[in-house]
Amino acid sequence: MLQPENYNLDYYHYMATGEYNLDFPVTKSYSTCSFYNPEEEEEEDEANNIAVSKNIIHKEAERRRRERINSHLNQLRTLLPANSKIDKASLLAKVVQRVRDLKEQTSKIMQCETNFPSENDEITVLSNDSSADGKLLIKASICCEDRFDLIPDLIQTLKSLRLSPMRAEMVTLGGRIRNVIILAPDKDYTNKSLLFLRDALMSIIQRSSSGNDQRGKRRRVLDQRIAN
Amino acid sequence: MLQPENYNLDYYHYMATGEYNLDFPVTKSYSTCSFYNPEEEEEEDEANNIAVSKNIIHKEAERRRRERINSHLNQLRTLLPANSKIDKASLLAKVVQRVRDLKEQTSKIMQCETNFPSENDEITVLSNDSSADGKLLIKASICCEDRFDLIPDLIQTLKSLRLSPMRAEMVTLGGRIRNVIILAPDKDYTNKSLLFLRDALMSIIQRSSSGNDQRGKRRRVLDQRIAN
DNA sequence: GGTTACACGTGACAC
DNA sequence: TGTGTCACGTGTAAC
Repeated sequence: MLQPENYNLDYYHYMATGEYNLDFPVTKSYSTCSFYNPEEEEEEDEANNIAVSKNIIHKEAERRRRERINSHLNQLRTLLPANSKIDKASLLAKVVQRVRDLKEQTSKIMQCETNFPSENDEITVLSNDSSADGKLLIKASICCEDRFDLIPDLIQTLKSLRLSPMRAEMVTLGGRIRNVIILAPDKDYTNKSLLFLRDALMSIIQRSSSGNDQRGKRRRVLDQRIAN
Repeated sequence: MLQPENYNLDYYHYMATGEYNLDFPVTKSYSTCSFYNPEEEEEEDEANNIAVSKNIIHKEAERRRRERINSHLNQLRTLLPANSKIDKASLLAKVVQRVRDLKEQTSKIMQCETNFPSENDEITVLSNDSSADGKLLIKASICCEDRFDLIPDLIQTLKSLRLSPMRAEMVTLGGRIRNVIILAPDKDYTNKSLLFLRDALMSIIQRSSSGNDQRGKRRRVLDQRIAN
Protein backbone atom coordinates (compact mmCIF):
# COMPACT_ATOMS: atom_id res chain seq x y z
CA MET A 1 0.00 0.00 0.00
CA LEU A 2 1.31 3.35 -0.95
CA GLN A 3 1.99 5.50 2.06
CA PRO A 4 1.79 9.27 2.03
CA GLU A 5 5.27 9.44 3.51
CA ASN A 6 7.02 7.79 0.63
CA TYR A 7 4.95 9.48 -2.00
CA ASN A 8 7.63 11.89 -2.95
CA LEU A 9 10.32 9.26 -3.14
CA ASP A 10 8.21 7.03 -5.30
CA TYR A 11 7.05 9.91 -7.41
CA TYR A 12 10.57 11.09 -8.02
CA HIS A 13 11.65 7.60 -8.92
CA TYR A 14 8.69 7.37 -11.21
CA MET A 15 9.46 10.70 -12.78
CA ALA A 16 13.13 9.83 -13.20
CA THR A 17 12.80 6.33 -14.58
CA GLY A 18 9.44 6.44 -16.27
CA GLU A 19 8.61 3.08 -14.69
CA TYR A 20 4.97 2.76 -13.96
CA ASN A 21 4.97 0.00 -11.37
CA LEU A 22 2.94 1.69 -8.67
CA ASP A 23 -0.56 2.90 -8.58
CA PHE A 24 -0.20 6.18 -10.21
CA PRO A 25 -1.76 8.42 -11.43
CA VAL A 26 -3.08 10.58 -8.68
CA THR A 27 -6.64 9.33 -8.99
CA LYS A 28 -5.51 5.92 -7.86
CA SER A 29 -3.41 7.33 -5.06
CA TYR A 30 -6.45 9.03 -3.70
CA SER A 31 -8.32 5.77 -3.59
CA THR A 32 -5.60 4.41 -1.34
CA CYS A 33 -6.77 6.86 1.25
CA SER A 34 -10.14 5.18 1.46
CA PHE A 35 -10.88 2.22 3.66
CA TYR A 36 -9.43 -1.10 2.70
CA ASN A 37 -12.03 -3.37 1.12
CA PRO A 38 -10.82 -6.96 0.48
CA GLU A 39 -13.62 -8.16 -1.80
CA GLU A 40 -13.15 -5.17 -4.06
CA GLU A 41 -9.45 -5.71 -4.39
CA GLU A 42 -9.62 -8.05 -7.35
CA GLU A 43 -11.89 -6.01 -9.58
CA GLU A 44 -10.13 -2.97 -8.35
CA ASP A 45 -6.82 -4.43 -9.46
CA GLU A 46 -8.44 -5.38 -12.75
CA ALA A 47 -9.62 -1.81 -13.19
CA ASN A 48 -6.21 -0.68 -12.08
CA ASN A 49 -4.48 -2.73 -14.72
CA ILE A 50 -6.76 -1.51 -17.45
CA ALA A 51 -6.34 2.07 -16.38
CA VAL A 52 -2.60 1.69 -15.99
CA SER A 53 -2.13 0.10 -19.39
CA LYS A 54 -4.33 2.75 -20.93
CA ASN A 55 -2.26 5.41 -19.29
CA ILE A 56 0.92 3.77 -20.52
CA ILE A 57 -0.37 3.84 -24.08
CA HIS A 58 -1.56 7.38 -23.70
CA LYS A 59 1.67 8.45 -22.09
CA GLU A 60 3.80 7.00 -24.83
CA ALA A 61 1.62 8.41 -27.55
CA GLU A 62 2.03 11.81 -26.03
CA ARG A 63 5.77 11.25 -25.77
CA ARG A 64 5.93 10.39 -29.47
CA ARG A 65 3.97 13.50 -30.29
CA ARG A 66 6.35 15.64 -28.28
CA GLU A 67 9.30 14.01 -29.99
CA ARG A 68 7.78 14.68 -33.39
CA ILE A 69 7.21 18.33 -32.64
CA ASN A 70 10.62 18.82 -31.06
CA SER A 71 12.28 17.05 -33.96
CA HIS A 72 10.83 19.54 -36.39
CA LEU A 73 11.73 22.35 -34.03
CA ASN A 74 15.34 21.18 -34.05
CA GLN A 75 15.31 20.95 -37.83
CA LEU A 76 14.16 24.55 -37.90
CA ARG A 77 17.00 25.40 -35.55
CA THR A 78 19.53 24.07 -38.04
CA LEU A 79 17.94 26.07 -40.84
CA LEU A 80 18.39 29.37 -39.06
CA PRO A 81 21.66 31.29 -38.75
CA ALA A 82 23.84 29.47 -36.31
CA ASN A 83 22.25 30.54 -32.98
CA SER A 84 21.19 27.00 -32.23
CA LYS A 85 20.54 27.54 -28.53
CA ILE A 86 17.52 29.75 -28.28
CA ASP A 87 14.23 28.97 -26.65
CA LYS A 88 11.24 27.67 -28.55
CA ALA A 89 9.27 30.90 -28.64
CA SER A 90 12.19 32.96 -29.92
CA LEU A 91 13.01 30.26 -32.42
CA LEU A 92 9.47 30.31 -33.76
CA ALA A 93 9.52 34.11 -33.86
CA LYS A 94 12.68 33.97 -35.95
CA VAL A 95 11.13 31.39 -38.22
CA VAL A 96 8.08 33.59 -38.71
CA GLN A 97 10.31 36.52 -39.62
CA ARG A 98 12.40 34.37 -41.92
CA VAL A 99 9.43 32.98 -43.80
CA ARG A 100 8.02 36.49 -44.14
CA ASP A 101 11.33 37.79 -45.49
CA LEU A 102 11.71 34.96 -47.96
CA LYS A 103 8.11 35.33 -49.08
CA GLU A 104 8.60 39.04 -49.65
CA GLN A 105 11.78 38.37 -51.56
CA THR A 106 10.04 35.79 -53.70
CA SER A 107 7.08 38.03 -54.39
CA LYS A 108 9.49 40.79 -55.32
CA ILE A 109 10.97 38.47 -57.90
CA MET A 110 7.59 37.27 -59.04
CA GLN A 111 6.20 40.75 -59.53
CA CYS A 112 8.64 41.08 -62.42
CA GLU A 113 6.83 38.18 -64.04
CA THR A 114 4.81 40.60 -66.16
CA ASN A 115 8.03 41.16 -68.04
CA PHE A 116 8.58 37.48 -68.69
CA PRO A 117 7.85 36.37 -72.22
CA SER A 118 4.30 35.11 -72.44
CA GLU A 119 3.04 32.11 -74.36
CA ASN A 120 1.39 34.32 -76.97
CA ASP A 121 3.15 36.43 -79.56
CA GLU A 122 2.74 40.09 -78.72
CA ILE A 123 3.70 43.45 -80.15
CA THR A 124 3.23 46.82 -78.54
CA VAL A 125 4.36 50.06 -80.09
CA LEU A 126 3.72 53.36 -78.41
CA SER A 127 5.28 56.80 -78.33
CA ASN A 128 5.19 59.59 -75.81
CA ASP A 129 3.67 62.94 -76.56
CA SER A 130 6.64 65.02 -77.69
CA SER A 131 4.73 68.28 -77.40
CA ALA A 132 5.64 68.48 -73.73
CA ASP A 133 9.43 68.33 -73.70
CA GLY A 134 10.05 68.03 -77.41
CA LYS A 135 11.93 64.75 -77.05
CA LEU A 136 10.16 61.95 -78.88
CA LEU A 137 10.70 58.41 -77.75
CA ILE A 138 9.15 55.16 -78.92
CA LYS A 139 8.69 52.16 -76.75
CA ALA A 140 8.51 48.95 -78.72
CA SER A 141 7.89 45.54 -77.21
CA ILE A 142 8.04 42.24 -79.00
CA CYS A 143 7.40 38.81 -77.53
CA CYS A 144 7.86 35.75 -79.70
CA GLU A 145 9.68 32.47 -80.17
CA ASP A 146 13.39 32.88 -79.72
CA ARG A 147 15.93 32.15 -82.45
CA PHE A 148 19.66 32.58 -82.43
CA ASP A 149 19.69 35.39 -85.04
CA LEU A 150 16.70 37.30 -83.74
CA ILE A 151 18.76 40.08 -82.17
CA PRO A 152 20.74 40.89 -85.35
CA ASP A 153 17.49 40.69 -87.29
CA LEU A 154 15.90 43.12 -84.88
CA ILE A 155 18.85 45.50 -84.99
CA GLN A 156 18.90 45.44 -88.80
CA THR A 157 15.19 46.12 -88.90
CA LEU A 158 15.46 49.08 -86.55
CA LYS A 159 18.41 50.45 -88.49
CA SER A 160 16.48 50.31 -91.75
CA LEU A 161 13.68 52.23 -90.06
CA ARG A 162 16.20 54.82 -88.79
CA LEU A 163 15.29 54.10 -85.18
CA SER A 164 18.16 54.22 -82.70
CA PRO A 165 17.83 52.01 -79.64
CA MET A 166 18.46 54.09 -76.54
CA ARG A 167 17.84 51.30 -74.14
CA ALA A 168 16.89 47.67 -74.37
CA GLU A 169 15.65 45.02 -71.97
CA MET A 170 15.82 41.41 -73.04
CA VAL A 171 14.16 38.57 -71.15
CA THR A 172 14.34 35.04 -72.49
CA LEU A 173 12.57 32.11 -70.86
CA GLY A 174 11.75 28.65 -72.04
CA GLY A 175 12.64 29.22 -75.66
CA ARG A 176 10.66 32.43 -75.86
CA ILE A 177 11.90 36.00 -75.72
CA ARG A 178 10.57 39.41 -74.82
CA ASN A 179 12.37 42.54 -75.96
CA VAL A 180 11.44 45.99 -74.76
CA ILE A 181 13.30 48.68 -76.61
CA ILE A 182 13.29 52.43 -76.16
CA LEU A 183 13.87 54.02 -79.57
CA ALA A 184 14.83 57.50 -80.63
CA PRO A 185 13.63 58.26 -84.18
CA ASP A 186 15.57 60.35 -86.68
CA LYS A 187 14.44 63.76 -87.85
CA ASP A 188 12.42 62.32 -90.72
CA TYR A 189 10.00 60.72 -88.32
CA THR A 190 6.39 60.69 -89.43
CA ASN A 191 3.24 59.40 -87.88
CA LYS A 192 3.44 56.41 -90.18
CA SER A 193 6.73 55.31 -88.65
CA LEU A 194 4.89 53.61 -85.82
CA LEU A 195 2.87 51.58 -88.30
CA PHE A 196 5.99 50.67 -90.25
CA LEU A 197 7.68 49.60 -87.04
CA ARG A 198 4.69 47.53 -86.10
CA ASP A 199 4.64 45.78 -89.45
CA ALA A 200 8.37 45.15 -89.30
CA LEU A 201 8.08 43.60 -85.87
CA MET A 202 5.21 41.42 -87.06
CA SER A 203 7.33 40.12 -89.91
CA ILE A 204 10.06 39.30 -87.40
CA ILE A 205 7.55 37.32 -85.38
CA GLN A 206 6.43 35.46 -88.49
CA ARG A 207 10.02 34.61 -89.32
CA SER A 208 10.43 33.23 -85.81
CA SER A 209 7.22 31.23 -85.90
CA SER A 210 7.85 29.68 -89.32
CA GLY A 211 11.46 28.66 -88.73
CA ASN A 212 10.61 25.96 -86.23
CA ASP A 213 13.78 24.00 -86.97
CA GLN A 214 15.88 26.82 -85.60
CA ARG A 215 13.76 27.28 -82.54
CA GLY A 216 15.02 26.60 -79.06
CA LYS A 217 18.66 26.41 -80.01
CA ARG A 218 19.51 29.27 -77.75
CA ARG A 219 20.24 28.27 -74.21
CA ARG A 220 17.23 28.71 -72.03
CA VAL A 221 17.91 31.61 -69.78
CA LEU A 222 15.74 33.40 -67.31
CA ASP A 223 16.47 37.05 -66.89
CA GLN A 224 14.75 38.47 -63.87
CA ARG A 225 14.54 42.06 -62.90
CA ILE A 226 14.30 43.20 -59.34
CA ALA A 227 13.67 46.85 -58.71
CA ASN A 228 15.82 48.20 -55.90
CA MET B 1 -11.14 18.66 4.22
CA LEU B 2 -10.90 17.44 0.73
CA GLN B 3 -12.61 14.10 0.36
CA PRO B 4 -11.52 11.48 -2.07
CA GLU B 5 -15.08 11.26 -3.36
CA ASN B 6 -15.26 14.81 -4.61
CA TYR B 7 -11.75 14.89 -5.88
CA ASN B 8 -12.77 14.49 -9.46
CA LEU B 9 -15.50 17.07 -9.27
CA ASP B 10 -13.24 19.62 -7.72
CA TYR B 11 -10.48 18.76 -10.09
CA TYR B 12 -12.74 19.15 -13.08
CA HIS B 13 -13.99 22.46 -11.79
CA TYR B 14 -10.43 23.48 -11.25
CA MET B 15 -9.43 22.38 -14.72
CA ALA B 16 -12.39 24.13 -16.29
CA THR B 17 -12.21 27.44 -14.47
CA GLY B 18 -8.56 27.69 -13.63
CA GLU B 19 -9.54 28.78 -10.12
CA TYR B 20 -7.05 27.63 -7.58
CA ASN B 21 -9.14 27.75 -4.43
CA LEU B 22 -8.41 24.30 -3.03
CA ASP B 23 -5.25 22.68 -1.89
CA PHE B 24 -3.86 21.54 -5.12
CA PRO B 25 -1.39 20.43 -6.36
CA VAL B 26 -1.17 16.77 -5.64
CA THR B 27 1.57 17.03 -3.08
CA LYS B 28 -0.68 19.10 -0.88
CA SER B 29 -3.64 16.79 -1.40
CA TYR B 30 -1.56 13.96 -0.11
CA SER B 31 -0.84 15.82 3.07
CA THR B 32 -4.57 15.98 3.69
CA CYS B 33 -4.44 12.23 4.12
CA SER B 34 -2.20 12.50 7.13
CA PHE B 35 -3.54 12.95 10.63
CA TYR B 36 -5.04 16.25 11.56
CA ASN B 37 -2.68 18.32 13.67
CA PRO B 38 -4.18 21.57 15.06
CA GLU B 39 -1.01 23.27 16.25
CA GLU B 40 0.57 22.79 12.85
CA GLU B 41 -2.35 24.22 11.00
CA GLU B 42 -1.23 27.82 11.10
CA GLU B 43 2.29 27.35 9.84
CA GLU B 44 0.97 24.72 7.52
CA ASP B 45 -1.48 27.23 6.11
CA GLU B 46 1.33 29.72 5.89
CA ALA B 47 3.39 27.24 3.95
CA ASN B 48 0.31 26.43 1.94
CA ASN B 49 -0.24 30.03 1.04
CA ILE B 50 3.35 30.50 0.01
CA ALA B 51 3.34 27.33 -2.01
CA VAL B 52 -0.01 28.14 -3.58
CA SER B 53 1.00 31.67 -4.52
CA LYS B 54 4.25 30.34 -5.90
CA ASN B 55 2.34 27.79 -7.91
CA ILE B 56 -0.02 30.46 -9.18
CA ILE B 57 2.89 32.54 -10.39
CA HIS B 58 4.52 29.52 -11.91
CA LYS B 59 1.31 28.37 -13.50
CA GLU B 60 0.63 31.71 -15.12
CA ALA B 61 4.16 32.08 -16.33
CA GLU B 62 3.86 28.73 -17.99
CA ARG B 63 0.53 29.77 -19.47
CA ARG B 64 2.08 32.89 -20.94
CA ARG B 65 4.89 30.81 -22.39
CA ARG B 66 2.39 28.49 -24.05
CA GLU B 67 0.46 31.43 -25.41
CA ARG B 68 3.62 32.92 -26.84
CA ILE B 69 4.57 29.70 -28.58
CA ASN B 70 1.08 29.08 -29.89
CA SER B 71 0.82 32.64 -31.10
CA HIS B 72 3.89 32.18 -33.26
CA LEU B 73 2.56 28.83 -34.38
CA ASN B 74 -0.64 30.50 -35.52
CA GLN B 75 1.32 33.18 -37.33
CA LEU B 76 3.13 30.43 -39.16
CA ARG B 77 -0.23 28.91 -40.00
CA THR B 78 -1.29 32.10 -41.77
CA LEU B 79 1.94 32.18 -43.73
CA LEU B 80 1.40 28.77 -45.25
CA PRO B 81 -1.00 27.98 -48.10
CA ALA B 82 -4.49 28.15 -46.72
CA ASN B 83 -4.66 24.78 -44.89
CA SER B 84 -5.04 26.53 -41.59
CA LYS B 85 -6.32 23.53 -39.67
CA ILE B 86 -3.48 21.08 -39.44
CA ASP B 87 -1.85 19.79 -36.31
CA LYS B 88 1.28 21.30 -34.82
CA ALA B 89 3.69 18.62 -35.97
CA SER B 90 2.48 18.69 -39.57
CA LEU B 91 2.51 22.46 -39.51
CA LEU B 92 6.11 22.50 -38.37
CA ALA B 93 7.00 19.88 -40.97
CA LYS B 94 5.51 22.09 -43.66
CA VAL B 95 7.37 25.09 -42.32
CA VAL B 96 10.62 23.14 -42.42
CA GLN B 97 9.97 22.19 -46.02
CA ARG B 98 8.99 25.72 -46.93
CA VAL B 99 12.08 27.28 -45.43
CA ARG B 100 14.22 24.70 -47.21
CA ASP B 101 12.52 25.40 -50.53
CA LEU B 102 12.87 29.13 -50.16
CA LYS B 103 16.50 28.79 -49.14
CA GLU B 104 17.21 26.64 -52.16
CA GLN B 105 15.44 29.12 -54.39
CA THR B 106 17.43 31.98 -52.93
CA SER B 107 20.73 30.16 -53.33
CA LYS B 108 19.79 29.36 -56.90
CA ILE B 109 19.36 33.04 -57.52
CA MET B 110 22.53 33.90 -55.70
CA GLN B 111 24.66 31.45 -57.65
CA CYS B 112 24.08 33.67 -60.70
CA GLU B 113 25.90 36.42 -58.87
CA THR B 114 29.06 35.74 -60.86
CA ASN B 115 27.28 37.38 -63.78
CA PHE B 116 26.39 40.47 -61.83
CA PRO B 117 28.40 43.56 -62.72
CA SER B 118 31.37 43.82 -60.42
CA GLU B 119 32.73 46.93 -58.78
CA ASN B 120 35.74 47.02 -61.09
CA ASP B 121 35.73 47.88 -64.76
CA GLU B 122 36.43 44.76 -66.79
CA ILE B 123 36.86 43.82 -70.42
CA THR B 124 37.25 40.34 -71.83
CA VAL B 125 37.56 39.59 -75.52
CA LEU B 126 38.05 36.08 -76.76
CA SER B 127 37.30 34.10 -79.89
CA ASN B 128 36.84 30.44 -80.55
CA ASP B 129 39.17 28.49 -82.76
CA SER B 130 37.46 28.56 -86.15
CA SER B 131 39.62 25.79 -87.57
CA ALA B 132 37.23 23.19 -86.16
CA ASP B 133 33.89 24.10 -87.67
CA GLY B 134 34.94 27.12 -89.68
CA LYS B 135 32.48 29.41 -87.89
CA LEU B 136 34.27 32.17 -86.06
CA LEU B 137 32.61 33.77 -83.08
CA ILE B 138 33.82 36.42 -80.67
CA LYS B 139 32.71 36.72 -77.09
CA ALA B 140 33.10 40.19 -75.72
CA SER B 141 32.32 41.21 -72.15
CA ILE B 142 32.32 44.70 -70.76
CA CYS B 143 31.58 45.74 -67.20
CA CYS B 144 31.50 49.43 -66.34
CA GLU B 145 29.44 52.29 -64.96
CA ASP B 146 26.08 52.46 -66.61
CA ARG B 147 24.86 55.46 -68.61
CA PHE B 148 21.68 55.94 -70.54
CA ASP B 149 23.33 56.00 -73.99
CA LEU B 150 25.74 53.16 -73.41
CA ILE B 151 23.80 50.65 -75.49
CA PRO B 152 23.57 52.85 -78.60
CA ASP B 153 27.24 53.70 -78.13
CA LEU B 154 28.08 50.02 -77.95
CA ILE B 155 25.99 49.18 -80.98
CA GLN B 156 27.58 51.98 -83.01
CA THR B 157 31.05 50.83 -81.98
CA LEU B 158 30.36 47.26 -83.00
CA LYS B 159 28.88 48.38 -86.28
CA SER B 160 31.96 50.43 -87.12
CA LEU B 161 34.07 47.36 -86.41
CA ARG B 162 31.80 45.30 -88.69
CA LEU B 163 30.91 42.96 -85.84
CA SER B 164 27.33 41.69 -85.82
CA PRO B 165 25.87 40.84 -82.40
CA MET B 166 24.42 37.35 -82.52
CA ARG B 167 23.40 37.28 -78.93
CA ALA B 168 23.59 39.62 -75.96
CA GLU B 169 23.12 39.34 -72.23
CA MET B 170 22.73 42.51 -70.24
CA VAL B 171 22.84 42.66 -66.45
CA THR B 172 22.54 45.98 -64.68
CA LEU B 173 22.79 46.39 -60.92
CA GLY B 174 23.34 49.37 -58.69
CA GLY B 175 24.26 51.78 -61.44
CA ARG B 176 26.73 49.38 -63.02
CA ILE B 177 26.27 47.21 -66.07
CA ARG B 178 27.74 44.03 -67.49
CA ASN B 179 27.24 43.20 -71.15
CA VAL B 180 28.21 39.87 -72.64
CA ILE B 181 27.90 39.85 -76.42
CA ILE B 182 28.45 37.09 -78.92
CA LEU B 183 29.71 38.63 -82.14
CA ALA B 184 30.01 37.33 -85.69
CA PRO B 185 32.73 39.16 -87.64
CA ASP B 186 32.50 40.03 -91.32
CA LYS B 187 34.65 38.43 -93.96
CA ASP B 188 37.39 41.01 -93.61
CA TYR B 189 38.17 39.84 -90.13
CA THR B 190 41.85 39.90 -89.18
CA ASN B 191 43.69 38.94 -86.06
CA LYS B 192 43.93 42.59 -85.20
CA SER B 193 40.17 42.90 -84.97
CA LEU B 194 40.23 41.56 -81.43
CA LEU B 195 42.68 44.26 -80.43
CA PHE B 196 40.59 46.91 -82.10
CA LEU B 197 37.52 45.65 -80.32
CA ARG B 198 39.35 45.68 -77.04
CA ASP B 199 40.49 49.26 -77.53
CA ALA B 200 37.01 50.33 -78.57
CA LEU B 201 35.49 48.79 -75.47
CA MET B 202 38.11 50.48 -73.30
CA SER B 203 37.22 53.85 -74.77
CA ILE B 204 33.58 53.12 -73.99
CA ILE B 205 34.52 52.44 -70.39
CA GLN B 206 36.48 55.68 -70.23
CA ARG B 207 33.51 57.59 -71.61
CA SER B 208 31.37 56.03 -68.88
CA SER B 209 33.85 56.73 -66.11
CA SER B 210 34.51 60.34 -67.09
CA GLY B 211 30.90 61.38 -67.58
CA ASN B 212 30.02 61.17 -63.92
CA ASP B 213 27.22 63.68 -64.26
CA GLN B 214 25.32 61.26 -66.46
CA ARG B 215 25.88 58.33 -64.21
CA GLY B 216 23.06 56.63 -62.39
CA LYS B 217 20.33 58.23 -64.41
CA ARG B 218 19.14 54.90 -65.62
CA ARG B 219 16.75 53.19 -63.32
CA ARG B 220 18.53 50.72 -61.16
CA VAL B 221 17.54 47.35 -62.36
CA LEU B 222 18.73 43.94 -61.42
CA ASP B 223 18.67 41.41 -64.18
CA GLN B 224 19.22 37.94 -62.90
CA ARG B 225 19.73 34.84 -64.92
CA ILE B 226 18.69 31.43 -63.76
CA ALA B 227 19.70 28.48 -65.86
CA ASN B 228 16.89 25.98 -66.26
C1' DG C 1 -14.16 1.59 -28.57
C1' DG C 2 -9.38 3.27 -30.06
C1' DT C 3 -6.52 6.91 -31.70
C1' DT C 4 -4.92 11.62 -32.04
C1' DA C 5 -4.10 16.16 -30.80
C1' DC C 6 -4.31 19.73 -27.50
C1' DA C 7 -3.96 22.56 -23.07
C1' DC C 8 -2.89 22.29 -18.66
C1' DG C 9 -0.24 22.13 -14.15
C1' DT C 10 3.89 20.59 -12.28
C1' DG C 11 8.84 19.33 -10.90
C1' DA C 12 13.37 20.19 -12.36
C1' DC C 13 16.95 22.83 -13.97
C1' DA C 14 19.61 27.11 -15.30
C1' DC C 15 21.11 31.72 -14.72
C1' DT D 1 16.93 34.69 -4.70
C1' DG D 2 13.38 34.47 -8.48
C1' DT D 3 12.46 34.13 -13.25
C1' DG D 4 12.01 31.58 -17.37
C1' DT D 5 12.20 27.26 -20.03
C1' DC D 6 11.57 22.52 -20.63
C1' DA D 7 9.67 17.65 -20.49
C1' DC D 8 6.42 15.15 -18.51
C1' DG D 9 1.87 12.90 -17.47
C1' DT D 10 -2.81 13.77 -17.56
C1' DG D 11 -7.83 15.08 -18.68
C1' DT D 12 -10.54 16.03 -22.47
C1' DA D 13 -12.58 16.46 -26.93
C1' DA D 14 -13.00 15.03 -31.94
C1' DC D 15 -13.17 11.59 -35.24
